[in-house]
Amino acid sequence: MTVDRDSVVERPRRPVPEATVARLALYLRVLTTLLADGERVVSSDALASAAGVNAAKLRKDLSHIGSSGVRGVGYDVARLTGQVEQVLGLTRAHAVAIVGVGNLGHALAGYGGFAERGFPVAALADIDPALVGTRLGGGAGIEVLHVSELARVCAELGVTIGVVATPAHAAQGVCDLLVDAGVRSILNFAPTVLSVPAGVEVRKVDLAVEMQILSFHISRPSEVFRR
Amino acid sequence: MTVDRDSVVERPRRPVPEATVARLALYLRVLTTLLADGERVVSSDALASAAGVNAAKLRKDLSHIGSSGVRGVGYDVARLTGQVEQVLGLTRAHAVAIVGVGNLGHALAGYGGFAERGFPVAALADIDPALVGTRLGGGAGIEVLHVSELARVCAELGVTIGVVATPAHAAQGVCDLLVDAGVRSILNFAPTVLSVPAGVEVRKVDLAVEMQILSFHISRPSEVFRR
DNA sequence: AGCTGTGAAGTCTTTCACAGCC
DNA sequence: GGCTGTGAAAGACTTCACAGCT
Repeated sequence: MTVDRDSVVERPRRPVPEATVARLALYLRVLTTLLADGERVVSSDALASAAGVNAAKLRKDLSHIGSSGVRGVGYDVARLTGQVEQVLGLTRAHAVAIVGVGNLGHALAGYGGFAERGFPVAALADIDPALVGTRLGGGAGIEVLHVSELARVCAELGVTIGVVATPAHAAQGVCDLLVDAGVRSILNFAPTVLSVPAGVEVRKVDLAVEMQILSFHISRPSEVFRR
Repeated sequence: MTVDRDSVVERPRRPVPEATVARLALYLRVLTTLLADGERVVSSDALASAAGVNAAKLRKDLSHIGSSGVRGVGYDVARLTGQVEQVLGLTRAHAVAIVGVGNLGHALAGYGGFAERGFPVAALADIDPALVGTRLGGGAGIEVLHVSELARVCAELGVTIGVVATPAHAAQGVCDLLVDAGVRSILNFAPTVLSVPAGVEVRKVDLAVEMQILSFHISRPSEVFRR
């Protein structure tokens, strides 16, 4: 978690476009690798191609966060990393609660990638009595709580992100619990639309939808000739 | 898998916009529920709000696939379902191969939602000798093959969609294998950019990226007042 | 010479608003 | 009266192309 110590706190004057935010996360991934490899500067061209986007777009994206590359040289990797982290709000950790410890929830709990990137899994919950009380997750192992304890636990542990990994029919109920518990960001894996009050952000990941989009492209033979 | 038998084969004259395709999958989910509930017609308003989008957008989307609702009434649920399935290429099943049977791959293999929606998991593969030969997946159980068998198996079983659920460092190699095996659609869960030849479609699901986007919104207090 | 930052142009997407049909 | 289908307007995003700094 690199923080640029002497940056003049860059609060984004103009709002950062949604599409840009999504790509910043991508750039960050590449930047982290570069940093680990000891690279000190990187050009928009190099960074863009590593992230799989076009260079003009990358520069425009960075301009939205008040970037400061050096003409004729490129971007300071460490500095840019810090800036992106700053904008994405990654200078602090965000405790995560995963609700639904079935197939998917189980896998997510065991996925090291979260903690590693600043999203420690602080709580697990399910409604199945057979699961409540068991311990999951590599290493320490976190106890699975009953969903009725969500409100208390989220407050206690300062959970800011809730992950809904329940079957569709249970998702809205769980979502409501999380919202009541003060969680204002939700990642939804259940194949259903969640309704939430204003001010709560929901992102969804629907595997079947992704598959169907792929399916569409399979049945478009002309695809090869477009783009 | 409902197919509208007497539809005048609706090949999309004008190309269907990418953004529309993604939402069609969403509408389909709702339509399936409506159908199961025995609803016969649905208005754009009702369908749109169930899918969490605005009604004008829904109508525009449907217009791209040559929709045919009835003014003053709405859409015939069965007919529309058939049309959407047709456009998404869901009138046939798409065999899926999952490569990487770690945490996530394991969960995906066990996730019933795929087969249920026309994407039977036909093959599982991994490079770890400890996993190769084991059987996974509810019911029948599919044997985990060694990745070296991918090409043969994909051809034999007619796999059209490959799922990459390996660690980042192995992803490109696996992707290349899949492409060589003739797979032209790939769903990538590894946090890395895959490069593929033209004509191959890649969709990515990056959980850390989703989290970071949520993180961004958490640190935007003004968020409540926008939109 | 090399590479960034950015107006301006172009493209894609959403939203509006209403004519047209039931 | 109710609801679809769609031009036209507005908005968001991408790409171009080049001035300007090092």
